Amino acid sequence: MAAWRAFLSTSHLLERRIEEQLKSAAGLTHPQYEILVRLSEAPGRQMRMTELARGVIVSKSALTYQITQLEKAGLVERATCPSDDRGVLAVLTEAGLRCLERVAPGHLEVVRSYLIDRLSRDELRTVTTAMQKTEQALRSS
Amino acid sequence: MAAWRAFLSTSHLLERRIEEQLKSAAGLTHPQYEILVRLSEAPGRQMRMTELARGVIVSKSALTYQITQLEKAGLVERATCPSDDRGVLAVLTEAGLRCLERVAPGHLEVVRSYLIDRLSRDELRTVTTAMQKTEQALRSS
DNA sequence: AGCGGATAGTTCAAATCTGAACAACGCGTA
DNA sequence: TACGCGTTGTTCAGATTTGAACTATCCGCT
Repeated sequence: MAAWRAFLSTSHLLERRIEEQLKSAAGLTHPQYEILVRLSEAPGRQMRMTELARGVIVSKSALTYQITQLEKAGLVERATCPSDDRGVLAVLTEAGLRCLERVAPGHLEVVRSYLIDRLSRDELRTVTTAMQKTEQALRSS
Repeated sequence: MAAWRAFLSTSHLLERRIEEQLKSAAGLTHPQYEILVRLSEAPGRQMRMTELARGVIVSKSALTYQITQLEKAGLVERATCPSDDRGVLAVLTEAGLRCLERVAPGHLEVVRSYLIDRLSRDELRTVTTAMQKTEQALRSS
């Protein structure tokens, strides 16, 4: 249970730090940043809403809301899906890409300085596989 | 970065599971459950608001709100702090304690089945110390 | 005693999240 | 082709969170 306690506290504390850093650096929330990252890595810099929601792990309605916000900010656009008339594609704009490239270094710096750099190579490897295992278990059910 | 990605996903997925389990089992949210746990472990089953907020890692205003909710449910009571007239003590009631004892097993089962039991003894040990290190780093700044 | 800067909790407005309800579309089968 | 069911994304109401502003209190120093 000590593992769980520490895990829980760490995730909440880190979330706070990240939120604070992103907000002050770019006026972005953490979910918004994650959306930009996912889109930037997707082929064509675009993704279906549902797939994106699964990726960042928020409800469909939360994603609808956030995409609308990002659209207002000009970082993302909606496009109709050619293969499925029900579908909506979230597309990263040029401005969105530039925004991400501008913000990413500061964000990664926070993650590294608090999480990554504190751990030895062995610890990091073990933690990674452990987290991947539990993620897998949680996703498949 | 793989570590971070997996860590982030795991924490969000687990959070969802836990929220769902607690809500259906007792109508509690995860923050509310954590509040009950902290109080149950505190001497006199009571804690100052600020200390409690630091423990569960939420803002003071969020704690004020949640304590009010728990008070309505009869699980917690507010008491004036004898040593500091500004202070407020959150006190776990008998009903709160019984509620916690009723809900805890189901909650722990979720945490165990997804997080703890998937890891070897060595992995668990490493993850624990790693999380404790990062928690420490995050708290002291 | 009395001032002045910290601290404790609460209140408030704004933002965000979730689940349920809904409308529109896709797809297999008769 | 038409029915039925699953999927997609949005809308909506309600709950929760946060930070800022505020009130009340404490404490060290003069």
